[in-house]
Amino acid sequence: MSDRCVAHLDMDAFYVSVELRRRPELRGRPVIVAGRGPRAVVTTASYEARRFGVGSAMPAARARRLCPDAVVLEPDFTHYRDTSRSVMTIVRSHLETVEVVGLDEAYLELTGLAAPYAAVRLIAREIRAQTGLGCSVGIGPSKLVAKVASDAEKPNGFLALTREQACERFGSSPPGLVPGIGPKTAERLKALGIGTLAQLAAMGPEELAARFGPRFGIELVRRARFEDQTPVTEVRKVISESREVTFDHDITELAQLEPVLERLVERLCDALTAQGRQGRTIGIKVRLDDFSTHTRSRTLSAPVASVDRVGPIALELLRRFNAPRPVRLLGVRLAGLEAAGQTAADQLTLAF
DNA sequence: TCTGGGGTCCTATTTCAA
DNA sequence: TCTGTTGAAATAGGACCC
Repeated sequence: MSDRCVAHLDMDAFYVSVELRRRPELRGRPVIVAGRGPRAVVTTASYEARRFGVGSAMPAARARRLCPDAVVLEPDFTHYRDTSRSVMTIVRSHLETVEVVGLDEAYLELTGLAAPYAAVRLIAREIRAQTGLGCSVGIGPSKLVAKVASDAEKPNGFLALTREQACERFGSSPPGLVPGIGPKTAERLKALGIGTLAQLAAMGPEELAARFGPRFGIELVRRARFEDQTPVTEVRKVISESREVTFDHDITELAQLEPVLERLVERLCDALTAQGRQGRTIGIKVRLDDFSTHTRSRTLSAPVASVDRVGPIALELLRRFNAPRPVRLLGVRLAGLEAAGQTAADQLTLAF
């Protein structure tokens, strides 16, 4: 346990890099992968585009303003998923325990390997040779150190750090550098006069527990000290699935919302049925024009996945919510998922 | 300048039965 | 029988991540 060694492998500008394989003439130019509509956001920007200040999750309209010469490509997630599978297959062919996160990242358990660095270099080389895609690697005694290390020198980075080296190297960085500390938490910390990881690491857990709650307060200080014991876990089982849309223009009429919800229910139920899965909790999500988000849900005694069962309940939840303002996003969700034909009670029974 | 889509986890409050 | 306590589930909201 004391010689834990973990790598974080992070594909460089993944979606853009995948696109450049089939559009090599665009290499060297600023390229942005973003949706089409007026409310689209940037999913990935090439490093050339990032020099103009373009970044992920930025409204596409703003990205175009910052970088008018950028080539904007529509995302092709089916292709990205296929490519991701090829990459992860290569990784898995070398290692026992791989935790895939999203399409472009993975944690690699290296504990016990005789030459862990060489192993990861080999994997990175093989990914490049077989797919033409570059990646960055961070190595450390925990997922946390590995993750921050992989981010530090991309693209094409390779950085191994001990916990102490991570503390030293990132001590003057803002707390938001660490995963789990987002904009809201960073803002609250700043209001307390905490602007660096070193400052946060020096705090007594009790002081922060008073502000952030006992669990999160302690967790914040631990992360700032790069203390992390979470295991690399092979499988993350899916516990919910959803479909949602943001409208190009807000919708005020319930009569216009209902058919959209029916379509979303169809898409969700089709996918779930194809996977042979069902869920007990049906939920809707409504985002209003003031960006407030509201959810309503109902849990049934037995799991369902058919349009006939899910549709009417989703519609009823929507009607009862009775949106008080124009709606910008509508979604439907099924949670408490399990394989069809196997109820929770069955699983319990089978266990004994 | 307004803020996607698909997820996970945490927290507070409500509800209901033992 | 009435009342109070406790705990698990359900519900809603929010932060965060890729």
